Amino acid sequence: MTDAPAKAWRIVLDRIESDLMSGELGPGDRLPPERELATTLGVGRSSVREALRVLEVMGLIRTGTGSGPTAGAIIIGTPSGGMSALLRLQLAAQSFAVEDVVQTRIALESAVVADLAAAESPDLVDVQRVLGAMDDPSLSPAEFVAFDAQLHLALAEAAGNGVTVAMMGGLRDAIEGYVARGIRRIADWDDAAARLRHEHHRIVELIGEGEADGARAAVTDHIRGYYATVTSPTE
Amino acid sequence: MTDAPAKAWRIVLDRIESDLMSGELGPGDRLPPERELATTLGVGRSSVREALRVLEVMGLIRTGTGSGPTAGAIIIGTPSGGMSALLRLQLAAQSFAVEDVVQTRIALESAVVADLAAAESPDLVDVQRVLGAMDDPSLSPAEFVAFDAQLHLALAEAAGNGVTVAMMGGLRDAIEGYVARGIRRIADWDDAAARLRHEHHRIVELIGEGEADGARAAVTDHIRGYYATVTSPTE
DNA sequence: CGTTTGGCGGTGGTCAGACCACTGGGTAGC
DNA sequence: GCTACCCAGTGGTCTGACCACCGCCAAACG
Repeated sequence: MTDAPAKAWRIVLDRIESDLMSGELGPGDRLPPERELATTLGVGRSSVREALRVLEVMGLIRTGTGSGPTAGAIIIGTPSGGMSALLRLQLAAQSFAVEDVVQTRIALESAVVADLAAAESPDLVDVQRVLGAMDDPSLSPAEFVAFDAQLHLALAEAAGNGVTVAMMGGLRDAIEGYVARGIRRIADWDDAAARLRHEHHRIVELIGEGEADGARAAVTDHIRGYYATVTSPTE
Repeated sequence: MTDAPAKAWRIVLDRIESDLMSGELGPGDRLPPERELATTLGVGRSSVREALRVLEVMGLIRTGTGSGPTAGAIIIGTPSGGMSALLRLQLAAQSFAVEDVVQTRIALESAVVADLAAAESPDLVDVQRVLGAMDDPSLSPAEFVAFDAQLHLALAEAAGNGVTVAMMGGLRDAIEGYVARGIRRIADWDDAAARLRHEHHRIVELIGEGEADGARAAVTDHIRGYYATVTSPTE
């Protein structure tokens, strides 16, 4: 009763996880070929593949055909993809509400900017670069939105927290569909873009001044207003 | 170049995701049998299984053998499991640092208690229940830690944000190993437990008083102190 | 007539084998 | 020395088979 028969694919998954934790496997390392893993662990190749598929979707490995250094399953560390897929699917399965996603994004991002404002000398080079690029008035809505995503991600990266970066990226990707749909319904795009630009500059300004609480409030209003704009048909 | 050959398992995954988003599939529904999905989508059964495996690990479906209502692949919504697995694996692959996980937990949880404090009349029944249960001085360290997890999760649930609940649960699960290892090294457990109890009561008290900023600060100190305790050999 | 029991069909779980597509490197030919 | 070709290794996929499990129903039994 207590001892589950241990699904074959879980054996593989557990083995790889423990190898990762013990340091046997690390970033950049190559996993053994599927056929070898199968015989080593005493399972079929299909079971190995099911486990590898999970790792691939979660962003832990990258698989490549052929031979040479780029072939095989290689340990990588791209959590954003997996996080995005997970959140997107759960959103699709109605486990998550869009409102909750937005609210969580606010929680994370307000913490990010508060941390940045409290930091001695945050590295805002990338942030400034994207901020400048967004001032180009000839940007199409789609381009603007893409830069917007870059800007918010750059802020998270400046804070130096990989977990937050992955989560924020995933949250944003998950509701990308909603945003894209809403953008097309905005009557006066130039006006909306101008306001967003102004808010971005203001947030970065507050970070530079060390106004943690002010930056937190500004980001909260910014994100809330952003989604209010793209989800309401009437600008 | 632009048109990837579309891996067979991705066809299945995409199809299920779009069916979820279109409402064709919803929570509680049963997926078609693997063999049927395979013929319908024109792929092999192995490819279908790889896609289903991903969904299962991500907490989207539950598979059962046999016949009847409990058999087959059924859409469920248990994001915690998938979130936990994702974070745990990424942590094992050294994509994430423990410090970042803790910091993100602080960001989310401080937002949770701030929201609760700002709420008109938060439903803290579960929180109070767990809080009371933790006052039992005969609890073993393991039991205490388990209740602690329940308490923090109850706070997140009281805030009513499913995304935050899942993320907090996942973050905590991901570093459960570290905590369990650290607990055993605490010299004066009773003293540490007493302090944690006091901090818990204080946080809930601040929420009741509507002291959002105070609760935020208290939670931050609490979590930071918690991990400082379990990660340092000398109490 | 009620109860028990046995088989049957459908489902996931797993494996073995085969074949294809792709890649890199080595080798034969120029 | 250079080029073109072939080969071995790898993932990607399909097929077919078998097993374990479970609910349902009919046949056998009391």
